[in-house]
Amino acid sequence: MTEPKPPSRGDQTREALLLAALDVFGRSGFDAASTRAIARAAGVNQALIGYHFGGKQGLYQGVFEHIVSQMQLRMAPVAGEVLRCLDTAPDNPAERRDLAMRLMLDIFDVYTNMIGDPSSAGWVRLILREQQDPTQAFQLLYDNIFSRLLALLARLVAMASGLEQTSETCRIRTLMILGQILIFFIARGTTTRYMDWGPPGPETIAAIKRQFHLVLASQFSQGVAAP
Amino acid sequence: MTEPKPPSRGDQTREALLLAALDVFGRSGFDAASTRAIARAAGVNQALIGYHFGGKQGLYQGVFEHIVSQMQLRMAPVAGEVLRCLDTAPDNPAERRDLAMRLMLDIFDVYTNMIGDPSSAGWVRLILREQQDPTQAFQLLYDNIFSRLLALLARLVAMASGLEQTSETCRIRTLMILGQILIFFIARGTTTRYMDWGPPGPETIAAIKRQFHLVLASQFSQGVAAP
DNA sequence: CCATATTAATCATTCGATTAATTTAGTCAA
DNA sequence: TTGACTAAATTAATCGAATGATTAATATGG
Repeated sequence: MTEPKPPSRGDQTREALLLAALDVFGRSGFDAASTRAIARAAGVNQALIGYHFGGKQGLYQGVFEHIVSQMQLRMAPVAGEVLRCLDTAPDNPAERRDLAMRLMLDIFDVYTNMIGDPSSAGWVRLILREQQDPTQAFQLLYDNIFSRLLALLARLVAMASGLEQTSETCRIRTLMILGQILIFFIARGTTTRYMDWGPPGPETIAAIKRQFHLVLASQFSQGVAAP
Repeated sequence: MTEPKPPSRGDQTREALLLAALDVFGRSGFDAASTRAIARAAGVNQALIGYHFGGKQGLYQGVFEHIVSQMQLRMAPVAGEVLRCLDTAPDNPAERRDLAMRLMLDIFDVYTNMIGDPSSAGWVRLILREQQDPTQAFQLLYDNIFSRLLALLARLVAMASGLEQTSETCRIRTLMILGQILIFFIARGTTTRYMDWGPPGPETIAAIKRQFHLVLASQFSQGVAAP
């Protein structure tokens, strides 16, 4: 068991700072966010950032450790299911394809639920920022989240297509499949204007999922060999 | 004719500032970039930013006007070709599909050449930043670049699939097709690590294009109706 | 009682903007 | 061609505001 200690005074301020920092950093980025604004949002004295995290950079790093652990919690169930299914996969190519597609849609659900949750809006923006200028925090994200997600997806793509999962072709296909979905969240500014959508809600996500399913079906219904 | 005047002293500093700002803003974002660093990179006095552009914000806006005009120059030829082909499109569904795919690949070429050009690395990062926190500059980008590109692509998707080009289905499909490509540039941090690639070069882009072609072929080889 | 935690105040920097003085380049009269 | 006049452009210096970090004093709670 993990210790069910009541959180100490220090733990409370640490958590308050992390949550506030998540929001403020996500809203304005690392440079534009001021430690004073974060402390105010957390209802805490500004000097405590230095005391608990060593400084602005340390707080930023702490935020990503928090994000990573939260995402891992959410990913764990579906990741376990995928691995279990991969072990006991059927032999019939058609069945394998259908199973892989179902699991991809399961992963889709987990991630879109995660991204769509308004309380995690801060996450998304922070992660996207890191994509463009990888700092030290990016390594944490990649090693614990992205690389695992991609490995999982690549195995499913391999299962659905018959490709070798480590081949360049398979990896490119995997990224493309991910890109089809992520663009709706990454290029949110463009997609919301173009689709005339509000912020991503259940009905827009359902519409995306429907098309995603169809695209997967047509993509794997035939081989992936060169013409 | 446009005036072939030799650029005045002011024009030269304006241009030097724009180029330097493109680089510095792209490298560090609006807030982290200092006007002093930009002026130094341009080999120019810092006060001239205020004199020529009214301030940091004005310079930022100026950079995007510069980007938009450059991108429009590059897009013009292929956009013209697409529109011409759309007018004189064949009736045979198979021929229409092949033509649409060829034009999509042409657009792919123009954009990847643009993005891949090292001299335009600044563009890309700036545009991606705007996606996440749309400022006033985003409106300029969307109206002149993105909305036109999407409209063009949507017409091609409609032509290849038989969908109505203004339908939600067609627009989602269009964004998905775009996402398959853009992820390699947007999530560059992740893709380079995952693919074990260096910065996007001709051979990596060729590999992406090959898969893109195959995906398009399998996606449009059959209908897009619900199962 | 004492380690942990918090507070208010202050530090040195850096930022964007502005000012006043100076230089440059183009125009026109002689 | 020359030389004065002027508007445009550039420069160095400085302004006030805001930043992250740090300190010394104080408070809290086991």
